[in-house]
Amino acid sequence: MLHTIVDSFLRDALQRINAPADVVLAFEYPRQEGFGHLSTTVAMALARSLRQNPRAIAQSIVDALPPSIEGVESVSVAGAGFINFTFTPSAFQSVMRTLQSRGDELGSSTIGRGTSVNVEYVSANPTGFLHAGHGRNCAVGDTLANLYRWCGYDVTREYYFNNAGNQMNKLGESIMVRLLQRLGQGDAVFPEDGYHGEYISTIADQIAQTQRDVVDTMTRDELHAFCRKQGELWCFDAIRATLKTLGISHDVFFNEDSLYTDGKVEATVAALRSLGLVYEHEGATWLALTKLGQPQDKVIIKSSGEPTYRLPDIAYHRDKLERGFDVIVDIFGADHIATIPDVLAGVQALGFDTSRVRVVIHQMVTFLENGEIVKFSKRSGTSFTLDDLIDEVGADVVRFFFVMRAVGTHLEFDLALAKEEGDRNPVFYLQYAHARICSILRRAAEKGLRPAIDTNLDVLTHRAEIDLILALSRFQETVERACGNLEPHTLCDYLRDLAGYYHAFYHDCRILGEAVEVEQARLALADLTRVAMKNGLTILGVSAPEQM
RNA sequence: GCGCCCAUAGCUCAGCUGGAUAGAGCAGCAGCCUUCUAAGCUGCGGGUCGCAGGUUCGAAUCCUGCUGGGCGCGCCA
Repeated sequence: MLHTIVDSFLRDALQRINAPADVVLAFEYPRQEGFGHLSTTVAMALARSLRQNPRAIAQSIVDALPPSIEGVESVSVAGAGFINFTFTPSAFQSVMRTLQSRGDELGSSTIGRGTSVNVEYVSANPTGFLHAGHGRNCAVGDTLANLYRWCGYDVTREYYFNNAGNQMNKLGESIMVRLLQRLGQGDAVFPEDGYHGEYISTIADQIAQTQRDVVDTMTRDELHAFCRKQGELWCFDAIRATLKTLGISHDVFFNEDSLYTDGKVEATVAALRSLGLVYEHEGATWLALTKLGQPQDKVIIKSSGEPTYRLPDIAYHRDKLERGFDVIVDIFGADHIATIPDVLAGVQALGFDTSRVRVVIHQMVTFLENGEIVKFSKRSGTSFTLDDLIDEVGADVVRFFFVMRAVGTHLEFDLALAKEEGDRNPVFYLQYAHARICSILRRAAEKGLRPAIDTNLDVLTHRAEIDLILALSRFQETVERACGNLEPHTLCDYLRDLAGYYHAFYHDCRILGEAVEVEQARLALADLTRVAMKNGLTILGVSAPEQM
């Protein structure tokens, strides 16, 4: 945004000093005070190819610039060869004018226009409740999907599940045994590694109460299938309800089973076989991954005839690519890390460009309650569900805490901090900034004042005003970068900074009761900040309260 | 044994794809409300960027090797 003021002048200057045409004109925002508002490292980047001292190059670039550029207060060479620009207040005022013209779309981008993307996340099988640890996948996936949408991509949110596997059979069996016990037919033995949660009995009770007569006519096999189906429906209802609380809803629920009924699994095996990548060994069917540069071959169809997860996963990715998505994003926990290379190798062997597939692997989560690690496990009675977590800390905090750290690092979720409704909690810091702005706007409205986009901005010259406008000007590029790099946490950091600049502005620059021009201009700036905060929080799936 | 991830202030973490004196928040200390929300602002202290080499004008960032922690390595998903 700011760089557009000097961009073309710099390019001309580079041409004048005979710099290679392909040099990247990179900008950065100096953190340190005294280094201006914007700087470029292009002189350092040229040092090698020009075989010159970077400082000397920087000076010759500066010398090749026009003596004065509109909006630029000063240009200087500093450090190892930085070229630093300081802009005039009027440059910031015109930046603000541009930002205002974006209206409610502030922060959105068109870089993804015409590109379709499929984001697959959550994807837990319907065998029970989502547990607290699932929260990271939910929040990261949904925030990324939001980021893609804000960048103009055509986004499909997809949930991949399997209602026909081993685990589902155990779920059905667990429910069936509980049901038979209810009905006084207690001869059935509860499966060794069955599901022990209370919900199993709940589902069984429900069946006993409402479907008793149907159940009585069934064979054991029929009953098992019936219980499995009832369990699936019940669990999916529970999962959907949890997701809804977090503001998450998927466009497509893709059933792995459909890959079999549509013949897509078989077709995938055939295609791999025709490439000479499939062979039989000890009754099983193997995929020759070593021919694809992988460390070892893997079984894709067990000697029992059942495929392993690898095969449908390859068929699934092939299907997604064939559905025409330009970009496929998979959100996985670190425990799935080993499967990805196999799937990608298989898909690539089938002739697809795997650079279209982008995999986000997030590390595991540890929950801390006053310094102690909270243990939870899925099948024992001590399970800590995502619903429990939401009940304890609220949906906003859940969404924010799960995305506020880089996905590649282990996440420590401090429950005590999350529960605090005070200044230690980063979520409230952001929401408070938004609520504070809304409060001023309400007061202004009582006086008949409204933020206007055509108001005179000349009076905005205070340091705190300039800093705030500069921060606002970085909103869109922050969204683009968070999306492009698949790093949603950078948006959290940005909003923290933005809120900080607003609070400083609020502290230093009184709005209501000042001279009319000042009042109007500052009100417009506050309102612009409100839109940015609101949009940023919306992308994160966090509410932006107007009052706190 | 092998693969991937991580290691930065007392604690939790950023660090914009290699740049300036490595930054926030929290915790600690000291200030700021007769005026728009003090859930806020300002200031201070706090560092061998795990260790050892290498690459170059320049490394927390890239390469190699260690150390320590996490997740995986199945005819489970």
